[in-house]
Amino acid sequence: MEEGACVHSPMIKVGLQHDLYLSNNLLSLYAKCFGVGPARHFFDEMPHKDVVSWTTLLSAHTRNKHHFEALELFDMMLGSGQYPNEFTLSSALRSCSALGEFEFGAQIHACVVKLGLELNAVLATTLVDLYTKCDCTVESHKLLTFVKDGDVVSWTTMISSLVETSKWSEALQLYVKMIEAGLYPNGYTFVKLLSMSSFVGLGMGCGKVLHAQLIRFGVEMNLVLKTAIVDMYAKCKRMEDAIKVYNQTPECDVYLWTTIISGFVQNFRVREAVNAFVDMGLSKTPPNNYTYASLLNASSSVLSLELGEQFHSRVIMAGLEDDIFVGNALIDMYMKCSQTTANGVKAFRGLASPNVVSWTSLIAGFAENGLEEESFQLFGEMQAAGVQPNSFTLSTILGACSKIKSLIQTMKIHGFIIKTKADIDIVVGNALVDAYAGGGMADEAWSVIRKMNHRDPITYTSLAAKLNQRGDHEMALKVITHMCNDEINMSEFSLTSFLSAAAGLGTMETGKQLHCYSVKSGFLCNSVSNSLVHLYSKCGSMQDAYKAFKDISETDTVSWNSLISGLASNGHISDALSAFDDMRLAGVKPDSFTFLSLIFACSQGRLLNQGLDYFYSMEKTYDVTPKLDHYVCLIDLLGRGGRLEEAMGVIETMPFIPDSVIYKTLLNACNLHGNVPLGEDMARRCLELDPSDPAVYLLLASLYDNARLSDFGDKTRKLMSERGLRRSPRQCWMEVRGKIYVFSAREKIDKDEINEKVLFFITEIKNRGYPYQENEDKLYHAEQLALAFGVLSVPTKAPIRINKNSLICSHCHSFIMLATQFADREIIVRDRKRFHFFKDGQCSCKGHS
DNA sequence: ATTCGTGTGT
Repeated sequence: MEEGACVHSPMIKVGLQHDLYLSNNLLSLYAKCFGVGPARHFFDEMPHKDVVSWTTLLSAHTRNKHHFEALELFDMMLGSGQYPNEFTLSSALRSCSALGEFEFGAQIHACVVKLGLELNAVLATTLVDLYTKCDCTVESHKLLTFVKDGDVVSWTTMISSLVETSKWSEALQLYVKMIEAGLYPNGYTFVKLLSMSSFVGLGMGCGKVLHAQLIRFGVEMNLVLKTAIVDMYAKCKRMEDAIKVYNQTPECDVYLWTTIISGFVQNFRVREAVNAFVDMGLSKTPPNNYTYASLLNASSSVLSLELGEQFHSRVIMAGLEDDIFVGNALIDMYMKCSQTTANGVKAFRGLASPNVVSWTSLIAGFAENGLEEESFQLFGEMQAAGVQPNSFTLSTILGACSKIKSLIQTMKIHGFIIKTKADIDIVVGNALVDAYAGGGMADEAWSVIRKMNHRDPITYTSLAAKLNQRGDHEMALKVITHMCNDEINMSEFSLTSFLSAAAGLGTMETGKQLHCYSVKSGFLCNSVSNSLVHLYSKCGSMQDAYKAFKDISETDTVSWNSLISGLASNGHISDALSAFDDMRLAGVKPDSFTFLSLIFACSQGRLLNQGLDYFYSMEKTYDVTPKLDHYVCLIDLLGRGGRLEEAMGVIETMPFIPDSVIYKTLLNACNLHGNVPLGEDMARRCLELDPSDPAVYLLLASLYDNARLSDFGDKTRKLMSERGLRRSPRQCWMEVRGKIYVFSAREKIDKDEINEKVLFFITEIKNRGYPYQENEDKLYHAEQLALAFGVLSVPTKAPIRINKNSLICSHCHSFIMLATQFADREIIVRDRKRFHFFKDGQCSCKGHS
């Protein structure tokens, strides 16, 4: 180094400074050995400068990350009349890229074109990098096709660009092409490729193959590469493999420590993350902003405010509280761990210039704390502050829309998404589908799905789940067909949703097919098994439900709840109650659903005292606070047991505002026990809350009828029709070969009349020459049925199976049910609200309103 | 004589 300085002075003395070649060499030497300052000094003293002189100084600035000065030099150079060459341009572009100076970069790009340097591999590489970093993917990918003979660096940059823009399969294709072109990928190539291997659709396989390939290619291991491999295994939930790689060499820096810590956090091993942090301190590696961000994230993942606050104090001690990454993690932590939004807001206000992540965390915090309207308002404030939402922000806001079913907000955001082309992101598309489906606009959800570039299991699963929530199980099952046509495989989550749809409809056939699929595809996890218990219960087959239950390796609260409620709703009251004892013995904690089933079971089974015991023990013994639903069950229990006044007392003293359901429940009980005054009172209260509920009028009329007050009964019915109210059409449906057939009765029909019609139907069938034999199932057309009964509206022309087991509910004789599937057992038919148990031609459903 | 690409966080 000293040598350079020695050569300098004699050279000026002998007047050789005009020798440009030597001066440029010296300038380069100065820049490399003494830094940009002295080089700049030397440069200023040069009487003659050429493109190499300018470029040497400029590239030195770029190399030393003095990007702003580098661009200033570029300006000065052009001002002095000196044309840049490819070397100058690449350095200037690199500075633009580092500064995010998109405009300036585009101008230099124009320069590149003007000078005819478009096909230069190095320049094209730098431009790809620039455009990718400036989010200008279209330009970047146009350039990808330009270069013919690039080196490893240009190929790697192109691959990086594709990875950065989430074009994973294209990145992998380019990697294969690169090898085919005879170039060997190096550490840089693998670092970038590894960073994408944890993403959806590629899975664990990809990362492991890349790890194998880099060993096979003999790529030299370094700390950066090691970090990338550790990160890959951690993100693929293979923490043990990550640790194995981590232990292969003793080298470790703050990056690797942070990767290890965040790896533990991502794998929900918070204790080990904290231990790693302690080890890091022992190894004298000071944590940086990223490390603290990971640790704060660890705190929020276990919802520990205490841990979060401890790290917050460390952050303050390290002087990192102004850092944007730490600040964002603080917002997230306080929003998730504290009861109010106040601390999160405080953390947000502490940031000098909040970025899109800060705003998104703030908005998500409000939405998660039930303050959706405020989150919409913040979304507006964010844009007013000049921060553009990203896909995280949009999916967060759409999540809030879905939660409170705000269609207006959804449509607003949809407009924004179309305008900004944010719908390219599948996460945004999925959130939009979810919001529309949640708000009841299934058609709009389908339209979004059709317009999406790609769909994944989540797209269809969330749609099916939302359709289920709204009770449209038929449409939910139709999603399966679309999903198959789209060649999207079901996940365990999809299966859970579809099984729940099948359960909702009580379709045994579809349910069984889904059951087969889940076994074959190895998705028989807890949530799927629990759904199976629910499904078979809903289909009335407790044998199958119990079989599914026994197959569950680790029964949880949901499993037991499904079993208990299945037994209870299928009339196996004592089995339901003893299942609860088994649940306690198995050490599984009951929750509010468990008690709902238990009290319901007692109410059905006329086990008044036992039901009361369950109700009063739930809070005392099991620490489960009764909700309004539990009180409704309690009123039903007391009411059916004839303790009407006591039930009324409970309604008046319970800690909830009574709703019309609870009054209706008591009204029904009054009807059973013939208590006219209390029933009238209940009906009055119901109508105050909802004057347009036909069920209330019908219950009241029935109460009058039974009390031999038919005049009042008729008056009530007349009042109902005067108010334009109609009995909601009775519907029932049956399943034939996996298809659902809905029947609805148009009007009230006499029981004897119906029995007559069944006989007539069978006679008709015989008379018309259709084959009919006793005890034999035959297929008939639905319209033949409609013809025979006259009162049925049958929405399908598909064949329906009928035999003499076709039954009519003796209690709710306003509709007809055809149950053939259970002909060999006790017969159970489902309608929209409840089950009807037929035994010897008698229906056991009581008090049908 | 002067140019290009890598890892930790929502």
